[in-house]
Amino acid sequence: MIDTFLHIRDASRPLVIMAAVSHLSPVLAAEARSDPDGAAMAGPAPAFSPLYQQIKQLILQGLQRGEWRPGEVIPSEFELAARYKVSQGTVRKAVDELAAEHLLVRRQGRGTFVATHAEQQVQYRFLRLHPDQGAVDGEGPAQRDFVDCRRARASADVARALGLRTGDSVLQSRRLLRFGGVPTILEDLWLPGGPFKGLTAERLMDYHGPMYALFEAEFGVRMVRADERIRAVLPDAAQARLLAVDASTPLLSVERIAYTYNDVPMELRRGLYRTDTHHYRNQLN
Amino acid sequence: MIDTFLHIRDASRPLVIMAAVSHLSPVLAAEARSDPDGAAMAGPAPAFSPLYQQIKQLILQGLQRGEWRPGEVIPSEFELAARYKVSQGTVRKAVDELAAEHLLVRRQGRGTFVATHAEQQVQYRFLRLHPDQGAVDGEGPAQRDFVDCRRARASADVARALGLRTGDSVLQSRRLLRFGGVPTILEDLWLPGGPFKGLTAERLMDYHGPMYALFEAEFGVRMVRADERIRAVLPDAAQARLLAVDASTPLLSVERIAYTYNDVPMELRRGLYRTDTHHYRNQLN
DNA sequence: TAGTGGTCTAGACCACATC
DNA sequence: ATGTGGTCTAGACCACTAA
Repeated sequence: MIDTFLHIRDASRPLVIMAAVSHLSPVLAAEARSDPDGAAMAGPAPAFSPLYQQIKQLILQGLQRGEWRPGEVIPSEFELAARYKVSQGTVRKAVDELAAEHLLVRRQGRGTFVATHAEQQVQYRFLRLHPDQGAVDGEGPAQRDFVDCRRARASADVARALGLRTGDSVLQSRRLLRFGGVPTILEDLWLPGGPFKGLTAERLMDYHGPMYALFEAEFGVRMVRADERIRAVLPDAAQARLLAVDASTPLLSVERIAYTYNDVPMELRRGLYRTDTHHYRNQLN
Repeated sequence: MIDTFLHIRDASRPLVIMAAVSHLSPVLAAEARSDPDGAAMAGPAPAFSPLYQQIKQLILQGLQRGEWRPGEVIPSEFELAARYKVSQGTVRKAVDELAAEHLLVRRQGRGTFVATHAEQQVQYRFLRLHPDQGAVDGEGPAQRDFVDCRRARASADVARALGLRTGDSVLQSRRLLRFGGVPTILEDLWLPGGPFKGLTAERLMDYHGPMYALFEAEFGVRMVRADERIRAVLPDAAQARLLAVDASTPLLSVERIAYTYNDVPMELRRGLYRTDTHHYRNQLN
């Protein structure tokens, strides 16, 4: 009968009121203000946001700061609730959204983990090309050959895509992917020199395994989402030769910009896909 | 001080226990069993599911039965909670998921509505083709010309895509979309004859406005999601002429199967997109 | 003013994983 | 045995909408 009195209004009321007030004047403003470059700078700013959204931002900042690295557990919901002075249910809602965006992964009984590209079953996170027949998912490992890989200066369009200035240092490479021995994807890739300082052409060519896993482990760069623009094109002579197709064979041109936290572009890819034996699959909702 | 005692354990305990038990033996089994063709037939069946998932299925059945039509309000969360004998919070979670899948739309202060293709700002729900330059979203209305429209018999591949048998009746049409006068999309379309009984070629050609809105209003068929397979191809002579391009111009081939509730295919489209002035845009998460 | 969805809290119990 | 996330309930208050 005693724990009944944990429910008395006199005890719980103050918290409720505080939460209600914070709806208009965030109680977390102090901690939130430690954000160096406010992402909310653009526009007149909402000036307020639900508590759970503020918590979400705080967790996001922890991820950006590297407080919890990819693959690690983050504190339990109760710990986070205590840290941010909110209820566990509010933390839950914040974590729910981050999990829906694939930034966190919940595992019942174990905890909540920072999403990672390593230690994952899927080799190519953003690749939407599927074989027309055969295996439901994938078709065994691809064979990967680097055609070219070097440091270079960003051209105007590459610089614009990566948010750099023309002439800034970039790492540039071209590689060919074979599925079952058949050359299927020819891909040009550009990485900004700054965030990937220290990454050499040799390191990239010697590395085997998911490229995004390398980026996470060595440079703390996690790709969060990507935009693709798709066209039908004809290959030039070099492209046709590498893909072993006729110059009159239509190919899928896929330009991808991958972003890390806060919509910062971190990678530009221009792929040419053969679609005689494969197709690009997309789900619309 | 009196309402404090609304919290006493003796009063709330029975309900909590019932909810816990229902986790393993659904209290809603009776009503749920009215489902004629169980969608859970495939596999050994989970045999149980969280309460809110059961509620979600019941609401889904209401949508399929047409108990609430597209554009209408569904009962408030409290009404649904009373009907299904669960708390409002549980109904909320069920509705949350249905809203995330775009089957329902919540509007604060007004209610929860059945999603609809009509009365919407977006003309083409599933179209991912964007102009390279110009307007951020769209470029004014498209001009639509029917090249062909008639009843026909399903070929083997069309039948397979629509879950029919070869030779079954289908409505088949070909139309051309122009943006700013420039022919850009050539689209072949097949609809199953059964669900669209009574739909004539004339009716379809005379109708102006979103096609999916017509399907909802006249046939109660709501498209819920779609799968697309994309390739790069060359047009045949007829296609090239209609799109006013050379026969050596690579084009995007987009095959779309659109589904209604319960993953039942309801439409097959084969589109040819010009990508010299437009591109197919995709967001990856 | 009444009713709706939106947010926040609090606590109970379950399923699962680990020790 | 302990701790984690998952489910469910209950109630308070806010923001918005319409009558």
